[in-house]
Amino acid sequence: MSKPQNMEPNGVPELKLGEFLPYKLSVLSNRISRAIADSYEQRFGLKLPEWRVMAVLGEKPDLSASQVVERTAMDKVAVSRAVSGLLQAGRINRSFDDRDRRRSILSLSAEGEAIYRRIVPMAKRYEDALLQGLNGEEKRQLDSVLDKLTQIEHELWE
Amino acid sequence: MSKPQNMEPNGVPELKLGEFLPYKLSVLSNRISRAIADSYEQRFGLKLPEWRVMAVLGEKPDLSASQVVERTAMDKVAVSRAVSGLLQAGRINRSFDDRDRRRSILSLSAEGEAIYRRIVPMAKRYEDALLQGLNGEEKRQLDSVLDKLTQIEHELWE
DNA sequence: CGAATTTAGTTTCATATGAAACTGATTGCA
DNA sequence: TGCAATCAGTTTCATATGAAACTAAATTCG
Repeated sequence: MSKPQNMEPNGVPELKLGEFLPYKLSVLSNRISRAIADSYEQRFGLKLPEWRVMAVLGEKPDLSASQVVERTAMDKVAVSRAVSGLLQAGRINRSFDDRDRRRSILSLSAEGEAIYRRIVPMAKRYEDALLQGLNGEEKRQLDSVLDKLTQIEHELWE
Repeated sequence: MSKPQNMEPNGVPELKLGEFLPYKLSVLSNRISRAIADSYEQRFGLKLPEWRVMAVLGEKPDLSASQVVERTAMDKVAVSRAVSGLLQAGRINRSFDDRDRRRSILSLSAEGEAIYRRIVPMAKRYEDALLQGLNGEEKRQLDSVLDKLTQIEHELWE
């Protein structure tokens, strides 16, 4: 049994933006990202791509730039710029692989680590605040459904 | 009972980007938006903000630009630019309110309506493809959970 | 009334973003 | 070998975006 196509009086199938999944997702996600980006920016002078690079290096150090790209789905240009900003600010260290000197090896500096330690709890608090209104079951559903959608989206364009 | 804080060996609370809700949402939403934007752009020379304006006018004609802003959560600059692009291309008509001549009255032109009729089914097919892997119960959950998050996000910053 | 304020929409300007071209290093292979 | 192809990362350039300044119309209120 499939969902009936609602029609407008003029026979055009009806599309309510406010009920259109991609649209709802985009509005919600942009609002959340903007709120987060603003707070990192204000307090630490960190741009969102910079924070993402730090987050992934905090989780797993000694990645190359292209490994960061793989893990974050960020554009490589964005990673390159984030890396140079972070180097500039002394928040990460970079060395190069001896066996392949194109390959960088990135990790948080002591200063970067300190900032990371301050941001992680903020990020978690923000996430908790968002999730506060959902019960455990709903949280699990959200997670599982987002994973499924991500999976499906990926398959659609392969 | 609250979720235990997982710790890394070094005592920093752990943050896995891949399990961080705002991050997952953002990656998923950006992928979906890009895929959709590309297909509208290619086939109809429509940019995403232009399509959003058309979508809202298709749903309810004779809105002013600022009513479009209210309904879409778009920036007013984005709406202004989308409107001028659509006017240029003859896809919408604009008149001005006689009682308040600052206020525009926007609606799809015949040509715009024709494009709208072609896009709506595409949009619905895309949405259906995304949702195909979820059963009815999961779809309902997704919807309800997104609405709750939107509501909560809104309250966080009021 | 009429000056000050508010509102709708546009333009300007500074920043963000990503595709494509580029640089230098590495690898594949005739 | 050595030259073509590939790869990591950077730079360039063209476009996207949004905050703030701006224009013109409408409203407020002394």
